[in-house]
Amino acid sequence: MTARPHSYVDPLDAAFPTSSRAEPAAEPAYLRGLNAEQREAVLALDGPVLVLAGAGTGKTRVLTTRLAHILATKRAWPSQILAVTFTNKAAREMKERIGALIGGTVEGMQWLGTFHAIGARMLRRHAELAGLKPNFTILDTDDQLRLLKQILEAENIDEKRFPARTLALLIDGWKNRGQLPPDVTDGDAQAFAFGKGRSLYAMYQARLKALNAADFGDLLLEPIAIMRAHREILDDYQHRFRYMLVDEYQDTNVAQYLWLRLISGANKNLCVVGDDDQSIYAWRGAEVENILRFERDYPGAKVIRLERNYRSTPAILGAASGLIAANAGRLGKTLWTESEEPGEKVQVKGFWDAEEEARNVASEAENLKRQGRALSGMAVLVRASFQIRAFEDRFLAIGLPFRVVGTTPFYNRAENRDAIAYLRVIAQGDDDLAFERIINKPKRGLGDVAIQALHNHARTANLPLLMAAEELAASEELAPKARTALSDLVKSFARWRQQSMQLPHAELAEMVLDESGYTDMLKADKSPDAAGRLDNLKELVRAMEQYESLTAFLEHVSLVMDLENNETEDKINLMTLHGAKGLEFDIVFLPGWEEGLFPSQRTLDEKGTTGLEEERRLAYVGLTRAKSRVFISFAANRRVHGQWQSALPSRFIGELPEAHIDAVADEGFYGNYGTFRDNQGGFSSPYSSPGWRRAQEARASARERAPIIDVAAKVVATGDPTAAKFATGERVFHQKFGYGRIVTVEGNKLLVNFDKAGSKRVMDGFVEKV
DNA sequence: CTCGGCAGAATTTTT
DNA sequence: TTCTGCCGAG
Repeated sequence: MTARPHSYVDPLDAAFPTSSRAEPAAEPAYLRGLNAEQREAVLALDGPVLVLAGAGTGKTRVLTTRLAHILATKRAWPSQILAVTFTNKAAREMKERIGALIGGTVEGMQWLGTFHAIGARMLRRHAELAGLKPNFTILDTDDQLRLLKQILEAENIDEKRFPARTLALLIDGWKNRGQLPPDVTDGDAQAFAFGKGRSLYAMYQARLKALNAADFGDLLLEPIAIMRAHREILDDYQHRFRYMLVDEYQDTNVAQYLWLRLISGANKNLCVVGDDDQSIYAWRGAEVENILRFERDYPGAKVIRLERNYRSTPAILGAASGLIAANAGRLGKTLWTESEEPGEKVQVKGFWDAEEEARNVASEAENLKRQGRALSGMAVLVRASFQIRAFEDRFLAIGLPFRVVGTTPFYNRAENRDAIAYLRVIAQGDDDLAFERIINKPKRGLGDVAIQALHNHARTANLPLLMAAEELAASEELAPKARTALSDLVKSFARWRQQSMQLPHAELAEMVLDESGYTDMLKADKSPDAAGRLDNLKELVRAMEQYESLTAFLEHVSLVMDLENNETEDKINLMTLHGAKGLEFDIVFLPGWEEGLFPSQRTLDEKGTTGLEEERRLAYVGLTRAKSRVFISFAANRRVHGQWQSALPSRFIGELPEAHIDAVADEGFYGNYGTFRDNQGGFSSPYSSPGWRRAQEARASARERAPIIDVAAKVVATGDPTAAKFATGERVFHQKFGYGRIVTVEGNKLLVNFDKAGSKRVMDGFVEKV
């Protein structure tokens, strides 16, 4: 490597090396410091490339450098590069880092973004071909649900028996698999409301078009359909993109796969990057298969493995590798590090309950902070979001600054969603769902009766609600009070729409909130959180200023669902394991490693071994987030739905290699940790300390006095693969739901149509044959 | 039409 | 335990 002093390197020269430079063979600065594999991954521009990048192996660096290299060597213009990520965070980071590499910001990378953002962009360009207008609304889950409820109601389907939620999940699944209504199999359609699944799906799609709206799935599905139906559009995209790059390839679902296959058809300069060991989204349709079969799909693909880890200590790496080794069917990578120092062992500690666990994490964090570690370099990573609360409470109590990442997204707060609904109606008058949301918010005397009349009129006249409202307000149909209220509202919207042409959108928003009475409503609200809501709205208006137009803002809202808060304050991070993927921290706390919680009982029940392996990968992701220290903990007792439950330490603890962990007994804790380890045939030596033995004895005698539900036994029972005791069509009895007939059997999970209670998902353990 | 009380259900993970 | 949707009274 050239040892050119830093002072010589002008970033621009480095990015665009010129022949006049003294060293013709000199490499651009951005290649420096890359190892051989990383360099290969950056330089292999032609043809398909699969980069298997283990955790902490400098994946992002390789990705960004590769893009910078393409740009710097002028192989393609920014607009000719397709770069897809899964999260907005990743997209943002990529943009920033490319800019940093080649100096200055990169303009014109319009096709760098999430699958959904790019899909939305494509769909807006060809909206008419999908029966939409270019200004279509992107619906979120909430809107989706309300729409489905309306459809179910119109179809006279009992929402109690067949919840809209279930249908939403089904439709989501179909969309993830790239299926439009005609593609849905009879079997799948059967799963909802006596085989009406398919036609309900079709109605839903029709309603979306009528509302000029698309849901998340459509952002991919519609472009696929368009490209398939219009050769010239497909050609255009295939030729447009000289280079294609996909991050987190292991997380792609069938629809995304099809989309990519179409676009990459002619030009095979496709580079995908991923790690099968970090595939944690199978539950929402991701197919690890996609990465496993890449070489088959793209013959002659170059496979590059990044295995040298730059992040974690050998101890952490050892623990993580040992754990993930329990998974079968991996592409197989061995992470290694050059670090000489083994680093501190991974600490494993048991507690009496979740509160004690939280207290301990908090005081440990405080200690480390006192030792000079930054709080912002620490993270508490949990399996399920409900676990976060205990930590929040504790951190608040002792005044430890923290930040909750990823939960209750800013735009999801009711007041913000209301404000956005007003803006949506202004931007897109056909947006009935938004209009309905705020028609009587604040209260303006438009109740069920008025809304029903409005719906009727809209249906018979075949008009969007807002236009129907205008007509209805002009007629004699409504009671005078409601009539004036409706007429006022319609006039307000007309006025606001006028204003939206001239006024900056942030000002418009302020005006709308004031004139609609929304702010007054909150001001009059005496509940303690009303003030906070007003603050949120202020924040919202402030956030809007960053966007060019109202439309740009709304697009951002629907795709991102959160504010970009580049907070720099020193706070400990609190988030789910899923949310932590792709991040790194100095110190990581992994609480709640208990059977039933992690691995999650539900995943185990639904997906069996496959699910267990995904949970294990999640644990692997958690461990590999840490640079220097990991603290794993479990609680013997935890309150779930207000009910106390006891649990055993997670089997994952037993799978951690002994050499890399340090098990700490805690006074007063009497879990049967050691017993569990012995059952697994694991070691027990670290637990033969007097503390542990005492703990176990206490546990044993406690059990004699008052037997505690043995979770391990339950796990064994439900984990039995031969447990397919039920068949479709059989009559069963359930303690709570009564008699019913089995609709589908998935592992030990049954979908049963109960005579009285309707269709429910139940575990086979809770029903008996009649 | 609105508000209050009550019963019943709910809990992974997210673009 | 907490939230949601439904029902009846004012």
